[in-house]
Amino acid sequence: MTMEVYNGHMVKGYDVSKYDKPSVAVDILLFTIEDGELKLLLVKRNEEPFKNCWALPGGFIKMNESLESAAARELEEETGVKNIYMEQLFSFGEPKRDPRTRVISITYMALATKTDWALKASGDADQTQFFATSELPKLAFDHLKIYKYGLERLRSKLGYTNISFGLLPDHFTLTEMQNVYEVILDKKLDKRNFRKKILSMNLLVPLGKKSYGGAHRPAELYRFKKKEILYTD
Amino acid sequence: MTMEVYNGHMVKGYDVSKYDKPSVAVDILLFTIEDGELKLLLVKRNEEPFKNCWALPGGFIKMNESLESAAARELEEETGVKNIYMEQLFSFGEPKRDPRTRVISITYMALATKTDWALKASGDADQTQFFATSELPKLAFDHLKIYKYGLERLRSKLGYTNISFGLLPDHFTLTEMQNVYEVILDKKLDKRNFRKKILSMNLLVPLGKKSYGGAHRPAELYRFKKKEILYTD
DNA sequence: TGAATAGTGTCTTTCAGACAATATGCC
DNA sequence: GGCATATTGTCTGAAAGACACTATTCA
Repeated sequence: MTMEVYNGHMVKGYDVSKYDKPSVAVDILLFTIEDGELKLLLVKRNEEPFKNCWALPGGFIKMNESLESAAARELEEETGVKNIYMEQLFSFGEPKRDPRTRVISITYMALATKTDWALKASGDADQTQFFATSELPKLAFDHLKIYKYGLERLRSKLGYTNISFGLLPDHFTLTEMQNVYEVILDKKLDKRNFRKKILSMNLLVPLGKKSYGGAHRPAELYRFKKKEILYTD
Repeated sequence: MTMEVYNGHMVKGYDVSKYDKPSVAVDILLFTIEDGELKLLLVKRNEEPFKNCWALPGGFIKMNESLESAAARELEEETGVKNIYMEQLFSFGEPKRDPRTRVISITYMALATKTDWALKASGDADQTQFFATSELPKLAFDHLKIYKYGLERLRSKLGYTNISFGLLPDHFTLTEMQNVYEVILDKKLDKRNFRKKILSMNLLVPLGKKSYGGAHRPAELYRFKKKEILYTD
């Protein structure tokens, strides 16, 4: 049973405070690339339901923050990572998606590089971990569905935006960039066609510096012109 | 001040019922095509704020319905229209987007044809009306932003999906279909190129019947193979 | 000089876009 | 026959995809 005392507002002729409200959470897909694999950040739940199960980082929205701020705050609280690329994905709201109570989840996708990554002190490594997407554990709630949705979005945006800036360091070689594409798309790309396409998009600036680091020809280094999402059309 | 008595659930170590929750609403962009124009359904508000201002149809989510069901229900309640194509657009949640209280709006885009349209008895024509998108009145809240977002989505999906099935009758001519594209994209298309492209997408079935109706050559009638969203890729 | 990775060009096919003449039915 | 709309094909340029050899550095 529900009873509330609240300085309600009249909305459409009735006091909204008289009705139950769902809880609203944000959940975040944080992708990164490490060891030549696409990885997803998960946190281990220490409460029921799904106790000891891995889940997406996230939490409840506060009354005075925007959705995007809530996602950024939750991510920072759980990982120490901030100021990274983030975009809203989709809102999931099946009544029974959370067995406890009605929770609507507004999901975000975030992208981080190793240099963004500052979990170090802030997180407990047993509780917060990257998993290769090829070897994800069972996920709590409908988080597997959210992951699949986000992966599709990421794959598709690779094709017509500069979104990979979120996964690459400031300076990188075209081979490194191609590796990012190959890992996300899970297929090999032709080197000549890849370079032709990327360079024709006109998103990169060559630095005129070379990456030395092996018994082989050094590679030209590039950076993104803009580290904000751009669409090619 | 807020006081609540509630059979709260423990979530992440605290009782969510102890915290204020935002209200969650759905708002719907219902597009249709009439008189060669793209039109949007609006309802006139009869309460503050924005009293007498036009707004998107919508309302608060109930505890036991999914987001999609809530959008369908609200739309049917306000217009009598049901069983039409609908997709989730985006969630808007700036803390001050509603001056009364915190309201997060999960928005949907719906498409209707004249035959879907049954406002007749159910609605008050003074209160619920289609407006040509070229002549929209001032909209309440951030509804103009929502409209712009939805229009962009619709325009872009015309290019790589069969989404126009939502705006066309069961049987139609290629010229009628081209008109739908032209109205939404707000530009003229070349008739030969349009037909070449549409037919190559392989989404239509010719009916072998002709549309007679004027002092001129009759046109072949087509129907969509599937009246569900399909992507070309 | 051998190992390892960087860098580059051509051909073919496909798709988008510009463009105009013939076909059919009704009056 | 005249009017109104339906239907159809070619050319061109751009982009995608297949494909293999040369260049540079270091050990």
